[in-house]
Amino acid sequence: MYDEWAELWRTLGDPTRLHILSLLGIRDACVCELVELLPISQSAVSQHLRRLKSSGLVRDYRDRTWVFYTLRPDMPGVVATFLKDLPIPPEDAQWLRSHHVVQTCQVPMVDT
Amino acid sequence: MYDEWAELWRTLGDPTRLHILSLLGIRDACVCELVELLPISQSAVSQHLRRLKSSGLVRDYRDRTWVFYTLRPDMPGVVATFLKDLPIPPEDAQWLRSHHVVQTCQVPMVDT
DNA sequence: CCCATATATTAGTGTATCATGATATGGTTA
DNA sequence: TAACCATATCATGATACACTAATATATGGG
Repeated sequence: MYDEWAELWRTLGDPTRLHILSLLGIRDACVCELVELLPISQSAVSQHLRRLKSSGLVRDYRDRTWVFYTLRPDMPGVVATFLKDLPIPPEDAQWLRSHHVVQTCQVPMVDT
Repeated sequence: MYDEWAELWRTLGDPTRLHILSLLGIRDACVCELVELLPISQSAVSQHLRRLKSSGLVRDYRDRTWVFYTLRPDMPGVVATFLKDLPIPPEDAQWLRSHHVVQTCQVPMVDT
């Protein structure tokens, strides 16, 4: 009866995942951008994203070589309410607003 | 920055603790009553209560030989909102409403 | 196909968590 | 104080978690 809620709360119960969710509140981001902003390995970021996805909090879509993650608008209301008030490190917010993927990540070949 | 929230969510991230919180939503209960209602040992119940207490979700007070636990009205609003909608096994709700401690637990000596 | 980049997955390791049983602590009554 | 009950804590084992390093998979362009 409480298992599903418990699993959802445990997904929220990790500082790195909260950090990721707060970043996605600014804008969609691809994995390599999150890796840039978080102090952990790409592998760890990927695993956190898998967990967030399987808990129904984020969705992913592909654009060229990148996989972007985005907050799911249909997440439980109580979680959405919480995320709305979750603080974001100001430098992270600014970084996300001022950078674009192609400036940050290597890209196989972009036409000038 | 996210550590405190993460710890709080991890406290909510256990089915037994959600069960306990839903029970306390009916009325204050002492440890031996919770032990009666939950399928785990008294030791386990006590440890869950300690965690709920240290996360600021419940408070305890003593009445004769019993320690009663109660929901803290000053818990974070988002948690209170969630608990308000948390379902409760009907038989538990009825048990709590129809029983009293002295009917359930052994008591050193009760005057008739 | 071959290579480079982005992402996911696997394996291994240290730590946290949740359960139990045994024991300690504390209050109440005789 | 002694005996009893309620509760808390301790020691331990099984499982879940979060990380890293290494490897696999996918995509896009020569």
